Amino acid sequence: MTLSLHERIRTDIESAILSGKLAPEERLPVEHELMQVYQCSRMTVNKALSALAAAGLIERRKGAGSFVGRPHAHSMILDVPDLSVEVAKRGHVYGYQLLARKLRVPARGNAEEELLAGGRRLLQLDGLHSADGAPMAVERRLVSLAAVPAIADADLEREPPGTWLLRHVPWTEAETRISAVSADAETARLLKVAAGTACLLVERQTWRGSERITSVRQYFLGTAYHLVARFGSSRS
Amino acid sequence: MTLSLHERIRTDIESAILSGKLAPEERLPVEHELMQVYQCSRMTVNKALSALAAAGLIERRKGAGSFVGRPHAHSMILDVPDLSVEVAKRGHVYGYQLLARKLRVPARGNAEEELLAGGRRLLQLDGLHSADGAPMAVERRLVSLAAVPAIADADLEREPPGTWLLRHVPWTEAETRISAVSADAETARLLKVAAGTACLLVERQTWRGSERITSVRQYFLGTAYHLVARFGSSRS
DNA sequence: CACCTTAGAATGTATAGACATATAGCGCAA
DNA sequence: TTGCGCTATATGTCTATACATTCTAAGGTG
Repeated sequence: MTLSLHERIRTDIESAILSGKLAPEERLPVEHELMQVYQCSRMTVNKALSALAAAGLIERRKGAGSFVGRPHAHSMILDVPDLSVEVAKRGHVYGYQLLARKLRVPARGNAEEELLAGGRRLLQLDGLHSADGAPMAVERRLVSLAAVPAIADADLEREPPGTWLLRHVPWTEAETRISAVSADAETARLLKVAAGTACLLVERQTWRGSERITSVRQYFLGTAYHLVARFGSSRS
Repeated sequence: MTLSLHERIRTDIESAILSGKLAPEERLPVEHELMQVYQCSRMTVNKALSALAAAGLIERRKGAGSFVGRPHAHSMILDVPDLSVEVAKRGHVYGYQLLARKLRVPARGNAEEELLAGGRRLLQLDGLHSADGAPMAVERRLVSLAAVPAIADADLEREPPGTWLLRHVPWTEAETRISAVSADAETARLLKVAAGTACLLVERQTWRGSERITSVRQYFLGTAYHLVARFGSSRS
């Protein structure tokens, strides 16, 4: 595979940074020097450096120069698969069961719920994900009726609300917190395991612009589920 | 904030996709049409579309056109901070203690260890990360001496091997598995918690090209640590 | 010596054109 | 009708240039 020139410049600098030959905060050669080195036009050098900046590897300051980024705060790509797809891919039969559906006002003093509600009501949806009939994850979701009025009429008995939302509601931003907790009595009962069993807790909030759409807490059986994140060129 | 022209083109198309106005697999206007619409040169349009392609929002095929990407195979950006930096940022004092250092051959029949060793020996490094003296994570790391001979002479008593590796060894690819487990007796003892306490298990493997460099298993106290992943424009 | 002005340096954005290369569809021939 | 080759199309890469914007440092002034 012959790399194009701007790709070659990009990877040269990239490996110099990753190998430590270029230390964090260190200044890179300026564009005109790289033009000399690679015998090319400034736009080509610029394309390579802009790509590195977009990837967060370097920081460019107008008038000042280009600098290697802060300590390798290497960010990776986290795949967040749709549960039903993921389960099917492993050859199991996916199931979803809606446990509770409540239309309610935000809890008093719960700032997060009040922000999500935006002065109106919330739809609370509790459900259970399973693979081949075995419980796999408990999910507690809150949806803002202010942002998604249509969900009040949606049929959520068979389709998980996450899938319904993905298909019907555009969103622009999301944040996921991943941690580990011991299952409380209620969660353990639903997952049919002993209380205190380790669960992977995934908490996600979703926005469209500055408007909050939904927040969800998912408790995964630690032994049945894991997340994978990648860095690098090997893309599936 | 006045956007530059290529940024405006980029965000226009981005929001058309996110809002569903442009459906997945749908074909985008070709570059010459966008030149007409925005009254600009092809390079400007190209810059906008290339950025969208790099972000995975669209797919471009030479000779065929540009197409909206597959259904959001929702990938998010996972921040993988250096532990010492993360702890310091929260105002605690970070500590690292090397518990064991063994030079050994890969376990017979353990394919992963044999791949990592590459016919030579492995360096096993067990350590404990702490914040303000309180145990926070146990780490078991294997380093390939074939890939990183220099680590045999490194002083790893005070500096975590992860930090040392980041500073001295170039790597190009990494994969992280995140799951939840109950602490076994040994891990619980080191973390000074009851056996069975929920821990966040982070397993990471690192490559340079096709050569394996290191693999590590970190058991984090569930209550003391979490990971955050983001999708969207809000960049820190 | 402290402060301000200014010139140069470096990146940001954009243009117009050129050639390369992969794709898809059309028309022709078997 | 089927299959093949050609061509128009669309993106990929690169050049050379121009002007805008922002930062740094040098030098002059009080």
